[in-house]
Amino acid sequence: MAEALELSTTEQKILEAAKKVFIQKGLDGARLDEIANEAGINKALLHYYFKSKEKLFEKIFDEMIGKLLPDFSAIIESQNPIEEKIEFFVHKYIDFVSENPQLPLFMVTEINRNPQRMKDLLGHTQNFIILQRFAFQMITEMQVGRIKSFNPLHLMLNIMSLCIFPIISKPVIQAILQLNEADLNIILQQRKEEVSRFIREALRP
Amino acid sequence: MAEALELSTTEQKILEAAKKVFIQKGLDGARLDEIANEAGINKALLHYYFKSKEKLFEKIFDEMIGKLLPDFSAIIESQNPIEEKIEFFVHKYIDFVSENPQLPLFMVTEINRNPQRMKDLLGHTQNFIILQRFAFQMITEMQVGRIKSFNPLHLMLNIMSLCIFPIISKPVIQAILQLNEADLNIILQQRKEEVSRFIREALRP
DNA sequence: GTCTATAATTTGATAGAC
DNA sequence: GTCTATCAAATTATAGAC
Repeated sequence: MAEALELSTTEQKILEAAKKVFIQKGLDGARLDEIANEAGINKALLHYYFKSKEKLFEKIFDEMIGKLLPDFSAIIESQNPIEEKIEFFVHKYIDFVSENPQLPLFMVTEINRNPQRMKDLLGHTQNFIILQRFAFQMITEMQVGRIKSFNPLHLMLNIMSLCIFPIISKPVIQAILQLNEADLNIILQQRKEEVSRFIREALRP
Repeated sequence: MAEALELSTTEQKILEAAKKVFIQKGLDGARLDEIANEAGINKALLHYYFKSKEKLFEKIFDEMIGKLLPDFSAIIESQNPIEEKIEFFVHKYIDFVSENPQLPLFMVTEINRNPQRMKDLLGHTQNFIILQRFAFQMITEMQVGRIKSFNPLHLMLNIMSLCIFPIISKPVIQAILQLNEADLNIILQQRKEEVSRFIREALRP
């Protein structure tokens, strides 16, 4: 309980270092030496706290997976019209991925490389139910004609795509457009408004 | 010249095997043993044809980068209205990434891990110019009021995002929605129409 | 708990026969 | 060109002192 507040135990330092290195280099690319240095300790201690590289990775992976899945619950409970809910979500989610730009690509890559790892975690949780409730809200608003009708699943995929993909492909965009990182970040911040408006226009009846 | 037609030279077999393994496991995760087995030869031959793992990887990487960048030239030359051009592009590009579902994630991951690799290839090529011409066409159509005004850069990012991201995150979607691969593929094929319509609705004046 | 030293294993690369 | 055998380097994992 109190553990969560003690931020500089050796275990915490290792976890932070491992998070940094794994997210940046992936499971295969990460080196235990680098993690140990980053944590200011030595390799042997990694094995003392976590049995193996694989075990340490799983710890990080499990911790991260919860953070990436958007928290729809807040917007679902509110009584605002669906366009406002979506706009709120877009702002919140783009802010989140902008602050953790490497996280989506890390998760998608590692899940792709080992899908089983995720199935164990997500199977039969409440995520599916929350998504269904959000979809149901959309359908209701479509039926009363407040927004244009779309397949709710695809609409949700569209929203997530618009928020996440440009962050994932930052280095590609940067190379093609030949921009420095600061300028590119400004453009990606503009997306909060641009994406909101794009979706709003698509949904207008 | 005739080389391109000889499909089962050892060199070709190696390249195909390397392509398969690198795209699936990345530079760090790929093993020369696996590539050699896949090609039906042995490790030593890999070094005979390509000096090192790195060199072999670069060969694959350079070959793939060209394929992923969309060929805008065809649509740019045509005289159709912009909505039709975009719709044509969406269909073509979703078809392409559906047939090569692992390619976008591979490229984005590797570029992220080593941005320099791409800069050398893309710097000062014609990609930038073609993109500018496409943007210019959009602006023209916006000015005459045929489509709603958007920032052309963001509009292009939106289109690419909608086409690519759901393919990239297939395993994630599959886990959350608990679908088998066949059903998910059907959904992803539907996107050709769904995405086209979504963009069309957003752009309607 | 933390370290140094070292073992064990993996894996990219090379030597040399055919 | 292709193979077997082997090396050398990198990297994960462990033993044992403090």
